[in-house]
Parts: sequence; structure tokens; C-alpha cells
Amino acid sequence: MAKAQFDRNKVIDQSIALFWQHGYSASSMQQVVKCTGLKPGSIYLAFGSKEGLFREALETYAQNSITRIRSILDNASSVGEGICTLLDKFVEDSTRTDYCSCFLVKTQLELASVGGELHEFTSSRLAAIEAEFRHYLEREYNSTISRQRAASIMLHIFGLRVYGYQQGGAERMREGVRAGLSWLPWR
Amino acid sequence: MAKAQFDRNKVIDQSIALFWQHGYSASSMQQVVKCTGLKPGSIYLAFGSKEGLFREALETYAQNSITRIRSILDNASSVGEGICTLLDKFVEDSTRTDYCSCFLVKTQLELASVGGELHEFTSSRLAAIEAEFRHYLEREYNSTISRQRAASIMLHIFGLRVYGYQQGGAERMREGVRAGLSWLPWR
DNA sequence: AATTATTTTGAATGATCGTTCAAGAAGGTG
DNA sequence: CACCTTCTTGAACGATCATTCAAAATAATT
Repeated sequence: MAKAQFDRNKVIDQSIALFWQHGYSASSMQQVVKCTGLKPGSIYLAFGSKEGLFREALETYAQNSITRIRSILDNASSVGEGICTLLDKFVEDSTRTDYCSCFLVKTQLELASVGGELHEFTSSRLAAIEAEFRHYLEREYNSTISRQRAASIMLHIFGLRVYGYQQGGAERMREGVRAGLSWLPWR
Repeated sequence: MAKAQFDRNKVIDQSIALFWQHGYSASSMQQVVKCTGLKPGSIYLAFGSKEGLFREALETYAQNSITRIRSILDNASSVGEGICTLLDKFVEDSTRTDYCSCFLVKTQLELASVGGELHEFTSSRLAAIEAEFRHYLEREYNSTISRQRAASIMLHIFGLRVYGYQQGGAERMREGVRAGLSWLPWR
């Protein structure tokens, strides 16, 4: 029996790049064929459908996101400083010329109207990220404060992911998050 | 000479509903034909292209949005109370079963990667909304504070437009905006 | 080396996409 | 009532969509 001859992880990374930038509807399987180098038959044997490939790309992105957040918060000298670092990185993301927001946020807005498992998965991963923040905050604050501040952080992150497209908005974003999250140890 | 026999404003409102819900790519001209009752030829004579119709729908939506904001802020007993009312309405929007975020925000995320005038128009209207807040805030605060708080409000509005898809998230949204915009006269 | 199981290939499928156009209908003008 | 302009109609266009499939190729097993 023959084994798959392509690198599955590499194909998924290429699919993440494509779907993240253009979204689900605006990405065609022909573009997938072009950017992965695979033939249609191989893609369908490996992933079943466009939706199947998209789901696997989105799941990988979500896992990477949570890993990134944990890495930053675990390596910070305090939870608050870790969150500051993270938010500043989100602002910095938006200054890149190839900035394209957050794959989860874009998918949430694009696919909410059709419902389905892709939308439910996206919602669950965003909720998991909020739970992650709440978990970290509970090291230093009580349950109520942690819940409120986690929600506030999520609102700011979502806000940054949209505001990031405003030309020259980085400085206003920095001012805005410092005004809205004034309890954080900004320096 | 014959005059147009359809109600242009009505067709635009129907197009807003379609494009707002499904986005640009996921809305087909066949759906436009079905939901407006017009024949393809009539649509193309009146609007030129799918993009032309979309642009007119988006422009109308943007104008309606600014009108709505001005109406609420002008009828409030103070700028701060008007903003509270507006934000609570945005939270309330998200509790509707047919909630579909904000047409401008969705378009910003969907069409940023292709660039073009639709994206530039969307950016300019969102910037105009921020300028509107700054203008109102300057009645009560100095220039620096007004600029920072307008940015903070925009971050929160964008956040609400994404967070609104989280099931049962209304209460957490209310907590989050009150935590992030604690300088507002919440009651 | 022969056999078997799996993957790759790439042309082809029917459906749907945005758009066009020639012909007919309708209203304003003389 | 004819005339001319404008609008409506709906079939049709070529392009592209996601997907399929039979045949060839490849690797593991016997």
C-alpha cells in the first residue's frame, strides 16, 4: 500500500493562509490546488470536501492561537503584564502589510448566517479563549472580577481585530486599549 | 420615454438585507433577482453590476447608521447618557434571532484582502463614525481625552459586533462594556 | 517478483456564477 | 394616434464553481 506523498501539515498551513486571507466563500478549490500543488483528487481523498479542509485549517489555527496565548501568559512576570504584552502584539500585527485580522473572528462573521458546525466550532473556540483569560485572571482576582475583566479583554481583542484595518490606527488603538483596560500594568 | 417601474429605495433595502446577512461573495445575483423580484436586465440597467448594487446598499446602510447615532445622541440628556443608550441598544441587537452584526464591519473584514473602493469606502465611513463620537465628546472633554475615549468606544462597538454572536453573551457584554467604559454614566 | 492496497492524476461532470442582448412592452411627446 | 425613448423580459453566454472517477503510478506485503 502507498502512503501519502505530501506533507499534511504543510498543506494545512498553506490552506490556513489562503482561507484566512480570502475567507471561505471567496477561496476556490482551484486556488487550493494552485497554492498546495496537490491535484483535486488528492485533496478530496485526504480531506473529503472544501468544508472538511477548511475545518481542519480552522482547527489548527485555533489550536495555534491558544498555544500562543498560553506561551505569552506563562512567560510573563504577572498575568497583567502578559495580557499587556499580548494586546500590544495584536496592535503590532495590524501594522503588517499583509494583516488580515483573526481567522476565527473572520469566520465567525462570515459563516454565522449559515449556521452549521463550522460556526459552532468557531464560537466554542472563542469561548475557550475567554475561559482561558478568566482562568489566568483568577490567580489574582476574585471570580466576579475575573469574569468581567475577561469579557472586557475579549471585547478589546475583537475590537482590535476590526480596528486593525484602519490605516494608521495603531496609535489610536494603543490609546484606546489603555483607556479601556486601565487596570492593567501598562508601562 | 418610460420611467422605472420599481421602487428603487425598496430594492436597495431588500439588497441591504441580503448582502448584510450573507456578505458579498455568498450573495448571488440569482438571490438578488429572487428577493427583489426584478429581472437581471433591470438590475444591470439600474445598478451596472453586482458591485454597483452592493456599493449603493452599503452607502445607504452607512448613512442610516450615522443618522441613527446622531438621533440617539441628540435626544439624550447628555453625551455620556446617549452613548450608554446606544451601546445598550447594540447589546440588545445581538439578542435578536436574526442578528447579523454590522454590515460595515462584516464588509470591512470580508473585502479588506481584495482592497478596492468598497474597502476604502467602508474604512472611511467607520472613520467618520469615530469622528462623530469625538465631535460629541468634545462638548464635555478636552481634545486629548475626547480622542482617546472615541477610540475606546469604537473598540467596544467593534467588540460588541463580534461578541454578539456568542450565545447568551448579552449579560457578559453588558458587564464588559461597563468595565471598559467606566467613565460613562451607567445606571 | 508478484500481489495487494493506497494514492495520484487530470480530464470531465453538472451546477451555478455574473453578465449580456435582442425583442417586446410601456410611457412621454408631438 | 404614431413616434421615440426608456425600461422590462427571459433565454442564453462563457467562465468558473465544487466534485467525481477510471486509469496509471506507487509503496508495502507476501
